[in-house]
Amino acid sequence: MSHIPGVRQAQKQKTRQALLDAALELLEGQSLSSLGLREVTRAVGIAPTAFYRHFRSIADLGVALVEQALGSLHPMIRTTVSTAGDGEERVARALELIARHVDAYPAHVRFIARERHGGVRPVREAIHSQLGLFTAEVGEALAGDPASAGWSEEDVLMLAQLYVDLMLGTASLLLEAEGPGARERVSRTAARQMRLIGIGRTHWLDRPDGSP
Amino acid sequence: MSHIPGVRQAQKQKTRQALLDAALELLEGQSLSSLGLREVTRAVGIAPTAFYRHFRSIADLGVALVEQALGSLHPMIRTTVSTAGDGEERVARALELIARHVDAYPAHVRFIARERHGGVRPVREAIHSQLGLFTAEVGEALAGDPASAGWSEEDVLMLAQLYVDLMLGTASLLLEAEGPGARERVSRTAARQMRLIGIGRTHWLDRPDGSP
DNA sequence: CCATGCAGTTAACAACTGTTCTCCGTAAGG
DNA sequence: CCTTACGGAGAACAGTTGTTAACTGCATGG
Repeated sequence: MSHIPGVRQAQKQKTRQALLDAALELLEGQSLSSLGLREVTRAVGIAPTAFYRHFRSIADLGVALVEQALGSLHPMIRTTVSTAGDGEERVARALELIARHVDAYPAHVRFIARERHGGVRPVREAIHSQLGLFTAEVGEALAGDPASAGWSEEDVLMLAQLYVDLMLGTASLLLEAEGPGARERVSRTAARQMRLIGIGRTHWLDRPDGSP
Repeated sequence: MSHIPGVRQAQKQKTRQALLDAALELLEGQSLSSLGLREVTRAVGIAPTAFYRHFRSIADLGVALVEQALGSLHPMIRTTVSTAGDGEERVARALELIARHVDAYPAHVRFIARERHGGVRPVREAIHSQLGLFTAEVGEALAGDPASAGWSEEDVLMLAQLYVDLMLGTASLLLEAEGPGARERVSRTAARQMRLIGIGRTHWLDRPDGSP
């Protein structure tokens, strides 16, 4: 419990981060449930048993990776939605932010998309939980918009979920997009989808009856 | 090449199906990339080497599973969309069909959701390909609707993709929904999301300019 | 300055993996 | 009826895996 980091603790977190980084890289070609403890330590260059000084298991490491990966997604999503209402330019700017994030942290995006429905329960739950927080945050941002006047909280959240899912799906598609024009094609459709949802949003309260 | 099945070929396809079934069951708690060849044969009760009489590798088996799983999803999605336009009842009926499918083939739904972004490339590609066919099919169904008059083919496909993704996401959420009221909550939000998209659809051409 | 704590090592374990080669029984086809 | 083709069994292979235990060196805190 030393307030000043100390050489010791610094080194520990250094190799801990090395383990996380190595795991993330190894996960490009496989799923977490097939990632081996020895595989990771070998990539880092430490003895297999040293792994236990940092994580109890691979699933444990996975949960840590979730926090790290979604920590980087956090500001992105917030910025995206704070600018994304209806206007053309807003949609375009949001999509550019997503693309930029995919370029900056491709492994993070891949990890989240892959393990969101992956085979390791605690990791799945961690992602679901964090994504729920994001949805709530996006919901707050949407609620602040005048276009959300008269909306129930439940409806705001369902809209937020729609946006979050679309953003994640688009990010994943951008990640796998290869070949000339592929990225542009993905962006075009994503832009239209966002626009269509925005249109549905503006007319949500138009219907004869309220919103049952 | 015997026209009549024959006892031999029948038995072969029987164990082949047993392998597929066993794999699907084992995949409830892990991802395909961690599924072992011996694990599957052990579950079926045959020698490990017999596996090669049916599949070249686990990835190969995975591709076969994709066709089987999406073969069962096929009629569901078609029926769903052919009934899902705008009306309240149509949305409700579509959701009921989805829920029914999740109950009937939970392992199939889990497999597709998990391996869609999973760690085995050929399987990912097979799913993406099949899902693309579905999207096209849904697009055709949508194009037949009078509400799609004046829509470009590209826009119809982007709407179809939106619907397909929403259906898959909802199915996955239903699968993991546990506890009283969880399923109902998932269904409620999914219904509203479908409704909102439907609203966006009806007002898609309302905007001042055409659709760039 | 010295004793303690702890990141990391080494060795060893039983169990498991994918794959090859050889063999067996039997349905299929002439 | 007799040969062939083939689904499956068996044994063996070289590697790999997670986890244990006891050990070492060194920064840390008193």
